[in-house]
Amino acid sequence: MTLHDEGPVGADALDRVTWALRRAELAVTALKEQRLRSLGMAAAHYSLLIAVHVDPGLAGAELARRLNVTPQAVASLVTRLEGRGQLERRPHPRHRHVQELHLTDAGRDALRKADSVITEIEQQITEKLGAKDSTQLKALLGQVTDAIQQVQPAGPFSRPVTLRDDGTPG
Amino acid sequence: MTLHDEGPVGADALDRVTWALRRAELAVTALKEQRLRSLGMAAAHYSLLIAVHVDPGLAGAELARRLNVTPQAVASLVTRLEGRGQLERRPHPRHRHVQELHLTDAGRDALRKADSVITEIEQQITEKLGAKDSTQLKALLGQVTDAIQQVQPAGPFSRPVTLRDDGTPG
DNA sequence: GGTCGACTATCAAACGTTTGACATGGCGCA
DNA sequence: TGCGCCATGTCAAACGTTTGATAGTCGACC
Repeated sequence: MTLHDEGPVGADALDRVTWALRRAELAVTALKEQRLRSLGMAAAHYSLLIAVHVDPGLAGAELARRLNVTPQAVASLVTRLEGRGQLERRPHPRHRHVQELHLTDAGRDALRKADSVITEIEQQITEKLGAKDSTQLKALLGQVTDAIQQVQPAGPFSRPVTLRDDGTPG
Repeated sequence: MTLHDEGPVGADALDRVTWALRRAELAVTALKEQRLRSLGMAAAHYSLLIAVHVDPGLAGAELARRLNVTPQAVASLVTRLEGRGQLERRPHPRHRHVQELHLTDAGRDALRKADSVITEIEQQITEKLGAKDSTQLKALLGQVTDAIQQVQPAGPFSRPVTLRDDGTPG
């Protein structure tokens, strides 16, 4: 936009906020996945369980929007977790075609164990940063999210996108 | 670890650093994908191209490590980008079985356009935060990454993990 | 100089996800 | 009351990725 085109492309690429953001998120996700693995749970399962825990009776489509995945992916996960006896599908009282999602006791138990693992990671980070910096980091990250969603009204683009070989949208 | 087990699980889940981190990264990635889409390029392609641009002659396996994906995924992307004439495979001077990756002129051109889009997003963020906070955000994110890698020596777990239905590692 | 070890690249198969399309059911409006 | 509209959920297919296994090649050590 200004005069950054002068230098070689990507000269400052390694020193960008979005890169630091990506690397941090990648590292955290990888560690979560590793720790959760010993409990026989994937990060996606944890995300789904805790979302249902926070808002019991959630519908699959709504859940998909919150997790930024397609309803199909949610259905897949739900079927799996239901098979494990951790999640339960109940008919919606008003909308017959909709089904509510609820945690079973086994699901709550699994979530409790998984959450302690996640909490432990969270604590390792906050201890390293200190209370003050942790709070500010959260605030700054919130500003980033706001700045993005200000430009992009959280519409149909919040979900992943793929491209065909020729570049046309899939 | 201390006494957080008292309250209901996940009561503070929405106020965690790692959640703020994830949401911010998700938003940024989605926006990048959206903007890059109009150029017929996916974020993964951009990441690969810029990595090759920064370190020309990179081998596929090394590239895979840097991008935190498997060599297979890199090979898939490389084949595609090579088909578009943006990337080039050259024989390695010493190691016959290894192939160097280089950008073509078309690749450099595509990268330049893509990078301007990414830079624009970066600027929108830094403008919103201000120079000072942007710098600190980068520093804090760096601390998070360090804190994680301090526990997890960047070994074979830096790559994504999947789980089978029964919970055993795939 | 020959052999062991490590690394690179590639093939085949399984998995999970997105995409596209369709049937079902509730709700607003004329 | 009847009709169109929107949302939810599910099915079939395509895509991209990881996993597992194999062959080829260089460098080091004996």
